[in-house]
Amino acid sequence: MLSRLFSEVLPDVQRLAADWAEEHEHEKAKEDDNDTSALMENDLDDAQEGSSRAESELAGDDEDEEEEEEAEEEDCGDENGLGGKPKKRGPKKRKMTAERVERSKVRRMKANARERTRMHDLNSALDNLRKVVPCYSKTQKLSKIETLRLAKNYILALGEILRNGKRPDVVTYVQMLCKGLSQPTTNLVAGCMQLNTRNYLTEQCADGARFHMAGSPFSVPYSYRCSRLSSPHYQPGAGPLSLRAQSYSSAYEASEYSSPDYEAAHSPVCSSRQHESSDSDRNYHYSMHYSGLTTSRNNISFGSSGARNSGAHAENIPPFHDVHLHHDRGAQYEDLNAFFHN
DNA sequence: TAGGCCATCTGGTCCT
DNA sequence: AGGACCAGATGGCCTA
Repeated sequence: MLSRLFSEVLPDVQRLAADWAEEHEHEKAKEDDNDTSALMENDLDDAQEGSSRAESELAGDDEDEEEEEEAEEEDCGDENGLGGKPKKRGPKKRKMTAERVERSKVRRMKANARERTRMHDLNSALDNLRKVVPCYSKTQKLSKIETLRLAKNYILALGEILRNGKRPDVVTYVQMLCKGLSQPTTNLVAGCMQLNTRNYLTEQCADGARFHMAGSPFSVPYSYRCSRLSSPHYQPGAGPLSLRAQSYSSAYEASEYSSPDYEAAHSPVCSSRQHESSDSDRNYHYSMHYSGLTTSRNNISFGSSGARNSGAHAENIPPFHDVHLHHDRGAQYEDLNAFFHN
């Protein structure tokens, strides 16, 4: 089981790493071109704008330094330093000549450009991290801090699975993923997981409810449990983890599993500045299509191999620009779902 | 309008 | 001296 998980996931990870390296090189080359020209121009503009201020400050430094040097000389004269300020250590500051001022400005501009590049690299790395944690969306990105938190939880969850050698229940898994996340992100992650597990459960229930947890299908302490499958009194929007369920309607109702007891509703906790809800809507739509194409009554293929082998989904996915990447991502973290189900 | 998030600038520190 | 890294400050944008 574990070896299968590794054999399926590792090629994807390696491919991602290779893609990233290639992309990174490309970005790097581009940035070298752009940053050093456009950004330096930008810096020059800024520098010209702030030059008067800087020069005045530096001029002020000049005077200060002369005073400091005089003071230091006085300190030297007062070796015992009784009552005087402690003598400054380290190299003495040199006077800021016009040439030194100019050099300092150039150095500062170059440092700014480097800092920008560094932050861009950091952001690129964060983008790549977003792609390998659950619930990736190209259009509605997780914030930096949420990405890091989710990545940490994801790693811990995977480690826990590997250590125990057995699948946790879905609720535990979602709880591990969502630990410390903001409410909107929690909803997003829970929503993604719910869909994946929902598909599985739906299949299982259709097959005669082979998979059951105590009570409702999930025994979910939150309200994100599968209402279609369990409670006819489900009220979307109620509870701390209520999901934006509207998205289920169009893509889902067309399916054979649509249920009349489901009323689309917006949960207030799911709306965020990042439009995560609307984005998750897309994810939901997409996930449904994806799952519908890669599952069958008797053969559920959640894993990446299944997705690759299915071959059909690529032509049938909805026209969202971020869908393809989500496909890739879905294939990856659905490997984990495959782990749940094998 | 407040708060969250982000990009950028900047000065300090450490290292080579 | 210069580069990498870091953290604080600042202003812009967006959303509730």
